[in-house]
Amino acid sequence: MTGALPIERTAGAPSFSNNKLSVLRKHPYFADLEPEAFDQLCRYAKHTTLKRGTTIFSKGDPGTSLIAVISGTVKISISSPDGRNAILNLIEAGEIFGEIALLDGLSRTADATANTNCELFVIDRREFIPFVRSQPTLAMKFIELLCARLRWTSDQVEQVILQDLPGRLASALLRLSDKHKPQGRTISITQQEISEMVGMTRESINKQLRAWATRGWVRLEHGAIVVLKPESLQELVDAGADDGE
Amino acid sequence: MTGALPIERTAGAPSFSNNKLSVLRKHPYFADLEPEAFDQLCRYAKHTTLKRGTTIFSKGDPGTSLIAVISGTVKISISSPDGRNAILNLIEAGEIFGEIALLDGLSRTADATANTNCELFVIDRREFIPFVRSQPTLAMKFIELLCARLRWTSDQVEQVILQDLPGRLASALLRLSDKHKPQGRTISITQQEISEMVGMTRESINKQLRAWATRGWVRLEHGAIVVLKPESLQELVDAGADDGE
DNA sequence: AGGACTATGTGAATGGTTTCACAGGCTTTG
DNA sequence: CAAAGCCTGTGAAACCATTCACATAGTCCT
Repeated sequence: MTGALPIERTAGAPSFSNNKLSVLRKHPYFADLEPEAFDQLCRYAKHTTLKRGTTIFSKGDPGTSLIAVISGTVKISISSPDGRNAILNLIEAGEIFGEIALLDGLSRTADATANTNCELFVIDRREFIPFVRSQPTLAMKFIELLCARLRWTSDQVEQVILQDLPGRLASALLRLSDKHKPQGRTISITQQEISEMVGMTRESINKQLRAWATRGWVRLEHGAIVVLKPESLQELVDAGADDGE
Repeated sequence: MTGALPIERTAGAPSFSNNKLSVLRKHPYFADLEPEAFDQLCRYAKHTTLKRGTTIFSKGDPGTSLIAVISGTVKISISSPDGRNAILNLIEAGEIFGEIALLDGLSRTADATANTNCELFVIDRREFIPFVRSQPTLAMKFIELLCARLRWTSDQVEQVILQDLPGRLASALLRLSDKHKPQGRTISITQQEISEMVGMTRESINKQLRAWATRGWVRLEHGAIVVLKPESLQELVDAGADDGE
């Protein structure tokens, strides 16, 4: 894996005042950025489209770009030599990723793959860093972004180390349903994916979910989970061990 | 816990051109900061001394300060309702911590306690944020700091989710001995502390360490561990499950 | 030097998760 | 509209780490 992003379609920089960018513009990270700064940022962007399953970059690659998701979702994951793998985050439309390697110039910390077909904007490091330096507002935005990531990741460590299966699963569901608030309580994710996010097997996850389903805490659909009683799950997380029986 | 830092001794701002600051000055984060900026930064600092075990702040507290360690070490940890607790990081002399809550203005993500007697500098948020905004170089430094933290934390997630006990322990030892390079391969840490860093029980850790000790990979001392064959430990991490037998 | 405290060492029983081995149910695709 | 492929569901056996219950060994304090 050499890490070059497989670009299928690339459009020259200048004019992207089209509606594609509105997805980005609306997102908290860019919403209160001055219009000129935002336009300038877009000038560095290259547009590309990928099919589900495509590798965007791999752990260890030199990281020279920041990537924004216009549509679809991107999976950030890592894998061990013996085949197990773990999902660190799912990036949705309007969010950006790859900022760590972009900002510190070191290698990628994880793999990124297209989890669905998706459209991306790719921003190159060389042009970007001086730009950030010159825009204190943007720098502060990135500081906020990094803080948010750090909070997310610390949370993950906390859950994985301190909680047992039910606790981990519950807090994962809560974090995910928080992120998807607009879509109600339906989380579009497979049990396989959730299991890789919390670091347990699909079978164990399935059994726990099923137990909660019979209690009416969640409803299981094909490729999705609906959280019906977030309060109950929250209690379980707060209470520590014990599956809520 | 209300989160006010228990200040035993406070010195007015102006003149701290004494040798205490040289510890900070030498550290990578501040080494190539312009002298004027560094001096100005020190003007916001309050000096305090704490005894081992003192709580510096608790998870959930409003975070209004950045703290630099002049001497001693500080433990960053979290704990679950049922008493288990996990160590996220150990901050040594010359390093800073508490930057997340300082920079994003939200609450503390973890507890901080003095792991030994220690001397600290405390920098208040209100005065600090405008200062960062005005100093692009400093802002970039913080971006680098946050990136480094994120790499450390992601690494932790990776190890905890993907590796079994031997693997986790091995990579924890390697990370720690990296940090302590100057002191040779001796890591000053108790088995209790290590167990809380990798999220397993002290007993399990002890048994694994003992097994490695008889194989000559490590030497166990009172309150310390000497890594004798880092290569063997590294192999074990790379190879995935299997305790190296 | 003695007592208190913290750190280390170890075995047996328990228990939560994984592993393995299938069976159905949806969905997508040629 | 099959067939293939991914998702879900489920039980039994095996395993690894925890728990519990002590015993020993350093260190600090007075």
